[in-house]
Amino acid sequence: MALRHAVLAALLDGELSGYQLAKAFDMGVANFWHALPQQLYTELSRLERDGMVAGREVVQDARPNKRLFRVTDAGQAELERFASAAAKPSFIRDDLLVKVQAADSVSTGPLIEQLTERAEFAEAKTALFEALLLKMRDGLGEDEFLKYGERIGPYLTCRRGLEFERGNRDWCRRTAQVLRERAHTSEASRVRS
Amino acid sequence: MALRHAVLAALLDGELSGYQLAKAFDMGVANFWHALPQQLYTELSRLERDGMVAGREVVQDARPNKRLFRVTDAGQAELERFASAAAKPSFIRDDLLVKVQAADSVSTGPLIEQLTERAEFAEAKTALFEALLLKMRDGLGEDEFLKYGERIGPYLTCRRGLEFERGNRDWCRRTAQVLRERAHTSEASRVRS
DNA sequence: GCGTCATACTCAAGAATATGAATAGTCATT
DNA sequence: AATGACTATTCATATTCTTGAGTATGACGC
Repeated sequence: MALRHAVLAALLDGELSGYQLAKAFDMGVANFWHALPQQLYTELSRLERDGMVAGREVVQDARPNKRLFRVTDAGQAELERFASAAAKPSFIRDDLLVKVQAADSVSTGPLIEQLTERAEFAEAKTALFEALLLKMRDGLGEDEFLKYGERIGPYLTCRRGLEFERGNRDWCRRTAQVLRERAHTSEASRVRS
Repeated sequence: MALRHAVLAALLDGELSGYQLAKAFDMGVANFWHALPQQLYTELSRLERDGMVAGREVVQDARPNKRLFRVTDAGQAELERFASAAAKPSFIRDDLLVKVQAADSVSTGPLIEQLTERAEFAEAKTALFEALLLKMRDGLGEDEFLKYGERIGPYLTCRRGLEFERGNRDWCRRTAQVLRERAHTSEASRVRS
């Protein structure tokens, strides 16, 4: 029962279809909670069954029909309950960190490659988040927006996402650099030191 | 098959029992991969069955006996294979971020409390990681250690952990501050603006 | 007129992860 | 002398997440 609240929180921004929700989750923009489309459709069905979201069919002619969902009062109450309950500690799960942990006993070539790739990915996400923040505050200064804006939840979580991706980018670059330099320095000289 | 590699990577530091491994994972120090003791015991059994780790019984008199595990050649080969394969993108899963996403439509009191608590937790982890880094490089300067040190994997991942927790701490503090300031600014004045 | 991409969604099976409960001895505190 | 905390591990069950496949329509470029 955790994806549930992420979906509810995402739907606060307005009505969304399962498909749109899936895109938002894929971006990682909405909630910094990862989920595949199938999970979201399943969760939306469950939420509707439990009366926490309400869906309405929207007929489209140029595309397949879709169902837009909105949070009901019961859903809102559930969010309130969730927000007041103790939070579980967060955790990262990252293949790349596991690989770097083992860096001393595996070939560093592929590692450097993956770190470089990840750094680029993080850089792209950084740019995306920056643009998103700018768009959300819509001309206002950050301080002003945070004081008087009407919808700051997504803005605040996006700020965390931005810092996280900057951290990722920097760490990946530095780590790749360290591994590259050690590849130059020969094994022999390392042992001698 | 993902916890598997985290366990193998953690065991590179030396022989560990399931219990010790569980503590390392609980700290989040070892791999930045979250797992409960039960999962680790199960995974160790599987790894032993598959010949990737070898366990030996250690008889203790003041305590229950334990089994220490080390990585075998097959385990090492599996790690090598894993490190060369493409990494899945990382993701954070954080209740607190979901709650802040919904900040505009839930009571902010409990949120501020949880953010403050989390900031303190992150601060404590920051201090822990800093001490750990200092201990790992054992007197050497960072650059020197990273060039000539023999075991830099855990050091590099710890650096990421440190930056992550610093980011957490700062974001939690700033976010709590924003919510506190908005609590002062009345709802009425916000709507007027 | 063909392949490919984007929209929009569903179903099933399997792997991974989380939860809850037990066992059992030692040590320190109240 | 009872209570709780730490070491050390196991078993069973439940939930969640991932993987893979499948359906259908229309738009776009070549």
